[in-house]
Amino acid sequence: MLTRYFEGEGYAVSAVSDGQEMRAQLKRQEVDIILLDLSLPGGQDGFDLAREIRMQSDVPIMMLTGRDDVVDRIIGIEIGADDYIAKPFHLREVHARLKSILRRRQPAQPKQEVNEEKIVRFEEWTLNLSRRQLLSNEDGEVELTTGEFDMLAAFVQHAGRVLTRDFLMDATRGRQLDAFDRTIDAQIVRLRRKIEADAKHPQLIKAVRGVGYIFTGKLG
Amino acid sequence: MLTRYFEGEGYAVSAVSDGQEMRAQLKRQEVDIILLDLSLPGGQDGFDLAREIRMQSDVPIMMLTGRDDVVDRIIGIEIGADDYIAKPFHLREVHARLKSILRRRQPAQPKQEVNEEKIVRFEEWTLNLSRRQLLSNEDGEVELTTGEFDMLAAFVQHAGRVLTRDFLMDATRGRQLDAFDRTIDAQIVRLRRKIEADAKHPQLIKAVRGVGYIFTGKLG
DNA sequence: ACCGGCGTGTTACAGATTGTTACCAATTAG
DNA sequence: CTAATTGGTAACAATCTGTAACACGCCGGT
Repeated sequence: MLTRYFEGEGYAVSAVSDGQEMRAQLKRQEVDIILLDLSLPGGQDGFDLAREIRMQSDVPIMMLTGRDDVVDRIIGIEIGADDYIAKPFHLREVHARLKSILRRRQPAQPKQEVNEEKIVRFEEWTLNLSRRQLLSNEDGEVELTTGEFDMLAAFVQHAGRVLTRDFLMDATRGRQLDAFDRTIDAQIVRLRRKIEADAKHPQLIKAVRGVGYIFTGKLG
Repeated sequence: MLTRYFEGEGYAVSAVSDGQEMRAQLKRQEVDIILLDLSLPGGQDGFDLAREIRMQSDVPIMMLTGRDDVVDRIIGIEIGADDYIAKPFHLREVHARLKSILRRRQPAQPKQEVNEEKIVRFEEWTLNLSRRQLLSNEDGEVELTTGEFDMLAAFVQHAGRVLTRDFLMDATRGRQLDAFDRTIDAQIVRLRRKIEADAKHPQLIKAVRGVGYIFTGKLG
C-alpha cells in the first residue's frame, strides 16, 4: 500500500521484506529515507534493525507500528528514529511527516576524519606504507615478509641516497650490525627476487661497493 | 544474565569476574555505574572492592548480594554504595533502581557527551565501542567474545602502530605476558577468523615478525 | 549441586621467515 | 696478472608465527 502510494506521488520506492534484504538494498543504492515497519517477521526486532542502521549511517528513519505504546515510542526516538507513527495512519499524514523530515535534513553532517594512507609509487609498483602492502600495477598484490617490507620502505623513503648496511640494519631491525654480518645482503637478495624484473641485473636496488645499497627506482 | 538483560535494554555492558579484571576495565573505559556482586570468588571481599572504587571515583555502585542482611546493607550504604539489592531480585526492579540512580546523578555531571556512542568504521566494518558490538555492513552483526572485542578495540584505537604482545596483553587482559605465552597469538587467530575475508592472507591485522601485530585497515 | 556449553589458555607441531655459513663471481689494489 | 676484498647466492639452522586440538574454568540452566 505504502509502495503504491509513494510511487504514485513520484518517489522511487524499494520495498524489502527483512533485514537481510535491507542490507543488500542499502549497499546497492543510497536511500533518502527508510520507512521501518516494527512488526517485522522473524525474531528480529525492528529496534535492533534501527540501531544497526543508525550505527552505520544517518539516513532518516520513520517507524511505523501496529500499536501506539508510549514506551515503544520513546525507545524508538531514543534509538534515533526521526518519527514514529502508529497504525492506523493516513497516508497523507505519513507523506506530510516524511516531507517535513526530508526538509529538515538539509544540512550535511560533518564527516568523520579519514586517516590518509601513505602511498608511494615507483616504476610499476605501488607501495602502501599504511597497509604494509605492495601492489604490482600489472599483477596485483605481491606479498612481502615483515623484513622485506621494512627494507623496501626504508629504500623508498630514502630514494636516491646510498644507504649503508649499518643504517639499514637499524632501520629494519632496530639493532646494530656486527662484523661479518651478511644479514642485510641476504635480505636484499630476497627482496630483489620479488620486485626486480631480472634479479641478475637489478634496476631498483643497486649495490654500492664498499658502502651499501641505493634505491634507483623512479618515484611518481 | 544481567549482562544479557541490560544489553537487551540498550546498555553497553562490560562484565568482569574479579577485582583484577575490574581495575583493567576501569582503566580501559569510563563507566556510568557499577553493579557489584558481593558473593565474589576468592578471599577478596566485595566491600573492600567497593571501598577501593570509592577512594578513586564517584561512580555509582549498586550492590547485589545473596543474602538480605540488615548489617550488610548498612555497611554497604555506609561505604558509599548507592543501592543494595538482595537476591532473588527481578531484573525489572534492578533496572528501575538503576535508572533512578543514574537520573539522580544527572545534575551532578552536566556532561554533553553522555549519549555519544563511540563508533569506529573501517573497511566494511562498523565497530561500536560503547555497545561492544561489531557490524558488517553486509551481513549484520558478527558476535565477538569479550577477548576478541577487546583485542579489536585495542587495534582500531592504535591503528597503524605496531603493537607488541606485551602491550596487547595489558590492554586486553590487564596482566603481564610471560615467556612462551601464546595467548595473544591464539586470540589473533580467532579474531582474524571473524573479520578477515581470507584468514590465510590477512589484510586487517598483520604480524610484524619479532615485534607484534599491526592493524592495517583503513579507518573512516 | 550437577551438567553442559562457551571462551580462553596451553601445548604441540607445521610452516614461514630470518640469520649464518660457505663458496663463487666480480671488482679492485698492488 | 694475482691476490685481496666485496657482493651474490644457495643451503641450512635457528627462530618465530599459524593453527589445531585439547584442557580448564566459568556461568547459566536444570
